[in-house]
Amino acid sequence: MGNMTIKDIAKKCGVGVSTVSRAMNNHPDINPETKEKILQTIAESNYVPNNSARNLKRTDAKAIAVLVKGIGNTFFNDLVSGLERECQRMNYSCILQHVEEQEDELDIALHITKEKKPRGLVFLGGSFSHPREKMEQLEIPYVLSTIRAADMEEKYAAVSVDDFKESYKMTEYLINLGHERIAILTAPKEDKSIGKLRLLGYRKALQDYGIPYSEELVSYMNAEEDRYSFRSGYKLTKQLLQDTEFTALYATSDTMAIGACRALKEAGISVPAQCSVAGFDGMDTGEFYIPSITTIRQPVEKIAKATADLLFDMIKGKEKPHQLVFEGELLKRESTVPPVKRKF
Amino acid sequence: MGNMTIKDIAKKCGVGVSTVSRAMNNHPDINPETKEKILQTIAESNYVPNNSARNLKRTDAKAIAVLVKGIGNTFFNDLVSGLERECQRMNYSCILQHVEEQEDELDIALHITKEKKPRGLVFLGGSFSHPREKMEQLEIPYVLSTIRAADMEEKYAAVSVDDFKESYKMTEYLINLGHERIAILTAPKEDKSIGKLRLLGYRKALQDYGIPYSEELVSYMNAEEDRYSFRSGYKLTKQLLQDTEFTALYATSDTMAIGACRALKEAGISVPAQCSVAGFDGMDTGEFYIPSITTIRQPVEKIAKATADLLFDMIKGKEKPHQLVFEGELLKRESTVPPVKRKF
DNA sequence: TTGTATGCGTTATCAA
DNA sequence: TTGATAACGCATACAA
Repeated sequence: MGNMTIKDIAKKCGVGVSTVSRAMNNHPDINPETKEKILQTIAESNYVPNNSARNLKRTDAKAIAVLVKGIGNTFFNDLVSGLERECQRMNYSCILQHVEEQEDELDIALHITKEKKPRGLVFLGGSFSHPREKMEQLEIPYVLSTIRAADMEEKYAAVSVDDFKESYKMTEYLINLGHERIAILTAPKEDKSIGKLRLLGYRKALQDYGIPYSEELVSYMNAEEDRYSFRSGYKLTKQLLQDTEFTALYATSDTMAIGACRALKEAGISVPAQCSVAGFDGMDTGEFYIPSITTIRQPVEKIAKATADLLFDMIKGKEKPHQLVFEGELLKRESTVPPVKRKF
Repeated sequence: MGNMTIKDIAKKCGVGVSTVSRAMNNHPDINPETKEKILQTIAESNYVPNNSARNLKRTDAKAIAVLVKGIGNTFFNDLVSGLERECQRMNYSCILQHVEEQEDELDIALHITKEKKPRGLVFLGGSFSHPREKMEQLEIPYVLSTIRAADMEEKYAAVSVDDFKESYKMTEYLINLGHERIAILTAPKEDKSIGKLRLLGYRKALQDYGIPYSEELVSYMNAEEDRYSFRSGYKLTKQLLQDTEFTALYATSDTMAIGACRALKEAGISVPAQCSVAGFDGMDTGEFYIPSITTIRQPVEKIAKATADLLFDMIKGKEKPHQLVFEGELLKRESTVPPVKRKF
């Protein structure tokens, strides 16, 4: 039987449709026996309630939407998987929507909110610098995951590591290894999000250790291109090598670090012997790479779970928006060693 | 204004709701001027039609569902992105659903079909060996993407490379380099899908070139684990190294190839000097890896687009299910060289 | 070319 | 504890 409806079930059980609805939705005011019988019948009939009808009636959909900006960074894939799993656990649908680099994630969010009526939103990636008034048009709960704007409104819900601190940690580690000329691959100049924070962490560490900050060691991604990708890491390093010298290179993502390694290799520079390379994120690929990539591991599973939990709690009204910060872990691996002293 | 409906627009324009509906849905029987005016008003009011109501009325949702089995293989991510993009182009929603290794993708498909009423389905990954009768319960069009069962029903729609042929190509290439002891990392023994086909291609090539097939060179993935992942490549190679010797290793995915490289490295075997390594898929990560990984490039974008096109055509009734085969490309890269003659 | 009225499958309100 | 019935927002058959 192709298209059973709630009516068919009702008829089959000799009850009214509202009783069937109650049975399905765990309403309290129903006779346990009736309920049992109805659920039984439903199971046997392999009837599945029509989602659209439910959502129409409910005026919202039992779903959350996840907006992902930037696909070159495979880091998000793990997060998305985690979020999707949490949704399944909560019996929510997960609407996935990619946002192109040049698109405005907030516009898309606004649109999807009206169209699909999800109960909540997760923003992944992108630099999040929207005017407050525009953000307020978003009338449903949302969580920024692994995003944190430099000047972020405190009232936004967000889950992430402390990018400034973690980046400081990494830079400090490189400095303590003895590096002084540390190049960095970072987000476009305009970035106000994690890219900026990581750059600031880098600068602060240099400053604290009395190492002059030099613009020529900073390579900014191209705003139009896919950010944090293998290719951008490769290209930025190529450019860098033409202009300057350094004993360590800090790429602000693992994928970029691997791209960087190839550029170094093509320039005849061996990693880590002649140049140390560090990444950020802690992805599998960096663990298996040779040399394995020193990195800051973000606790992806925890972040995914916390993001989902926070969002669901906000949807239930059990929580107000607030910010959760997880500790990153500095993974010292093969790609970083003390510098060979060279003269410049 | 938070919740505009079609009525509000109708009122605003001084027309009936059906006229508004016609304007939105490109119906022919409408005065171009009226239509223009209505669309104008809609744009100004930032009204977005309620999807659930539409879908309810239509009895199906303007959506396709994509079922992805196996998340360790990042190859699928690119495919999913491509599919999602095509959906956006066609103004379809894309429902993404991950399927765990031990779950039955067909059961999930059957369920989602009833619940969300998508107009079509895409299956990614998984070995597809379901009884014909059960498949026939699926009453909407579906396409198997980058899957092909060894004994697949001809009437299934499928888009992929010819895994047998491509695998043959790769093995032949390794043989022509001079390798005779070629280990292979392959799907679990029970697999009846691309894993089996790739293994068969390998066997056939060996046979054609008079090289004896040896079970000890075949390392089967664990059925419970995440397939085609870095980790499985790593583990399988570790095991292999304990049991036997070989001059080339053919991993049936790029991710596994990279995992294998690490296991070889830990065993003190350098790639490619002492052991060649080849992959399959043609992912970015293999291009940037050092040494870059020889592989069979699957034309992901083309496959994604063809999958979507075929599915949409089937939905429109313009096409019957059929199978599309794309040519893979053997990318000869740094990870494979002629063998150093050793004695065994 | 247009408007009115009906129904899609649910959930929620109300009266029984 | 139940059942009839009215929405939910839209698309469409039918009448105008």
